Amino acid sequence: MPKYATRQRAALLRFLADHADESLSASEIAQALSQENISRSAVYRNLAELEAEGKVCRVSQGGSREALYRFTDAEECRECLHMTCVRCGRTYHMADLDADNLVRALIRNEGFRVDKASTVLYGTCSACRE
Amino acid sequence: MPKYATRQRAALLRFLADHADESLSASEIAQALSQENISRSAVYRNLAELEAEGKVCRVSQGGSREALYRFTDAEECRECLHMTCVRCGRTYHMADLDADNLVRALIRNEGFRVDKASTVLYGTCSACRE
DNA sequence: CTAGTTGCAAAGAGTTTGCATGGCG
DNA sequence: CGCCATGCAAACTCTTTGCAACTAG
Repeated sequence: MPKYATRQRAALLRFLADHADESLSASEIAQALSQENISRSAVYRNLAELEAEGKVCRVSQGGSREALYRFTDAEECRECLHMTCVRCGRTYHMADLDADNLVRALIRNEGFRVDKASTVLYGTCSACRE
Repeated sequence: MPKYATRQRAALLRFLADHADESLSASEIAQALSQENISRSAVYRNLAELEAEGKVCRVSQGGSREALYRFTDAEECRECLHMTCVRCGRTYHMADLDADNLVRALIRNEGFRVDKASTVLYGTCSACRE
């Protein structure tokens, strides 16, 4: 969708890729990129485009009113379910087997077809429970 | 937590109970209750209190920047997982068996402990798929 | 009476947008 | 060069808050 490759867009993509398993707020991203003289509006506009392209997914954590953005490798993430640790904020990919079992059980027992792309499970990861 | 039983709070609770399986925005609620001469701030303040009491849960649907509120019967909902249909907006309770299977599979295979209270699965319900 | 609640309007946070300038191709 | 993208600041939306008036107990 973007017609020009700009410095701002490249920096944003690099930054997101460097934090691939984290969910970041627009302010966090904007602040980090402001050191490279990138404006808040460029951040918002590029995030919106990346979201439309499916390269970034926007989630809204529980109580906060600001959106969080997470880099999603389009191919890898398209068909898997995500789990986010509420303590460390990291997002993990559910193993295909577990995801398939879940989806199948729900469609069979509850008649509910889970949409993997828009679902995120919250809880605590093993690293944070020791 | 509330010390006084006010007309505003009663009307809000009644309205929420009448729409128990729907997720409503503060504006929708405020607009409905404005016919009974209830102010926006009373709506917000009472919603916040109900949320703290666990009688209402606040979710933030994907793209929108406004919070949605859903009535949750504290006892019934405390220990079950929810599924929300992205077409009709209704929220369903997952059968305990399915929920337990899911939680057990994830803790065993992924080392991830799902928090039922903060997780909502998105997808389409059987009624909306015909 | 006394303190919790309300209503209003103003303040805040987060996000979007109009418009002139700058940079990619 | 032409057009897209940027930067700035102002506009917008949603939510919170200060304060005086009101009302439940």
